[in-house]
Amino acid sequence: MNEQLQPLKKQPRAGKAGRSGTQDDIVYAHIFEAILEQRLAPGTKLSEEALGEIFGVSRTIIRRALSRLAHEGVVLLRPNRGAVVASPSVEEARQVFLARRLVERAITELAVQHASTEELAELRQMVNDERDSFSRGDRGAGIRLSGEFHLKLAEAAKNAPLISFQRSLVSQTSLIIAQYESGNRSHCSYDEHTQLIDAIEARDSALAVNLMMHHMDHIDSKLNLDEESASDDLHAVFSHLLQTKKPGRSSIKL
Amino acid sequence: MNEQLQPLKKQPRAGKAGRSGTQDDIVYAHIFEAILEQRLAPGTKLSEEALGEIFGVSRTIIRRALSRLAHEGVVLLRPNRGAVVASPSVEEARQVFLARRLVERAITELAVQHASTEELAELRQMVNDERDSFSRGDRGAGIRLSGEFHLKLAEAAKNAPLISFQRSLVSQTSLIIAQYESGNRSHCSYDEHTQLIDAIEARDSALAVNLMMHHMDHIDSKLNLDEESASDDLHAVFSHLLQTKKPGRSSIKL
DNA sequence: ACAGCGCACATTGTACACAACCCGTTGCGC
DNA sequence: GCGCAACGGGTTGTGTACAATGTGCGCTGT
Repeated sequence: MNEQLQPLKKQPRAGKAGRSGTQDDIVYAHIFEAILEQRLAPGTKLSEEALGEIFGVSRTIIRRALSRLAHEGVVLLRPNRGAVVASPSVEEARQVFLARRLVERAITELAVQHASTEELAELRQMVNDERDSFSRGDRGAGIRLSGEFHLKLAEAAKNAPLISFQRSLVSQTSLIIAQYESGNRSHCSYDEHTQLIDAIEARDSALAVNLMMHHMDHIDSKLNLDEESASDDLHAVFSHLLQTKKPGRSSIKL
Repeated sequence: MNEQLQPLKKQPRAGKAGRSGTQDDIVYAHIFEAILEQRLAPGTKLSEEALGEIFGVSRTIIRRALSRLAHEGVVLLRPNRGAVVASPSVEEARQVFLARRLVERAITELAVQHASTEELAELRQMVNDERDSFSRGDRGAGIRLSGEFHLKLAEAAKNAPLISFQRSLVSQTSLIIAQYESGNRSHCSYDEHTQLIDAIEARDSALAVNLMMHHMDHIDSKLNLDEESASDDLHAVFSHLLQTKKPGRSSIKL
């Protein structure tokens, strides 16, 4: 019960997600991965002390990592009440998807203009990895890699603010997929990713944007955002029982 | 030299920027304002200890505030070297403006759909404040209020991710304006803001978007982003001397 | 005199200790 | 029996001490 990774002090990279940054980057990346791969369920409490013990660092580091995660929207930071894995509501999911459509359209157009040959090759490699993960049955890694594909695309668009925003949107999208996906197995279909790369390489902006928009359609057609599937938001679960008054504490009509 | 604000412990709001949050919100807001109103020049070093002494809090709080500011792009956090006020390069400025066009278009369309009567009234009030500031000659406050107008518009669009992104973009835009503005006095012309509100209130999406795009044109037509006015980015200043190789350390050709 | 090295100071990074706060429980009073 | 209030455990918020890193100055040797 008291297990702990090796102190990861100067260890160049720990596991897979190791970046070449300082400790909080490592902690950040690990928690991030764990959430996106659904090893941490939405609503799970993220105790600072427990995490600190697990990673062998002090609460200071954990706190910074949680703060970054909160900025990206995958963690909810409740004052004096601790951090929990975010569980986006249906409405929040819709907002994220709306914003993503917007950003993906722009990124696609820019990528058509600016993507280099090396970047296109990297993108193809990522699609391969993604396909491997899914065929290996590693759903979590698949979701993550699919997200990283879209992030790499944003980098090819060569616009720093958009990259940063896209990182946040992709994170939240992955969380939403993990939470709301209906049983359907073909997730972020990698075929569409491949076609998209082809269109970008051919510098066909109209086609690329079209493909991307259809891709977006497919993604949220796979989600059941209409009926809430076992939400842990009590207000949402029992909303049909509540009187729809505006402010104040809502009360059940018996 | 050792002056210090009163400890601002439970003081409901300190000065003008006081939010109803905990201490770091206050510190954050003060530094934020100081930067946007150009009381802190780009490149200025932000020593943690000095700021802590000024605000009467420990470095912990300052550190969090700086972290937030760094996330929004108005502060640059160099590992082990401290924080400085960001000084966006011309290229960075262009990227911010590109992203903003994108976001403002979307926000305008959404605001046309969702803006409530109260919000429109608030927006009009903000334009009034802005006009007052400029007529009073308070350029800094004018820039800030103009930014807050665009932020309020984002809130009327009712999309959380867009609001957050817009906050970051507006901050950086204000910094860019403060840095690159050519002497021209009519800044974010409030007339255009008023017309924009009228169009939104009339629910005329096409007109509103048109006005917003022209507004964006006016903003960066007031900047001289072509000639770098004494940039302190050495790489930019000496770029014509550098060999344009991709990776590795660039070296001068003598 | 100038280049190179090394030390000392200043500043940031991290850990830890104490204080404040929230929540669940227990006990009392009605 | 029920509601309310005080208490206690546990978790987070903040301040501070120490360690690590970067920077600048002075020293020395050529």
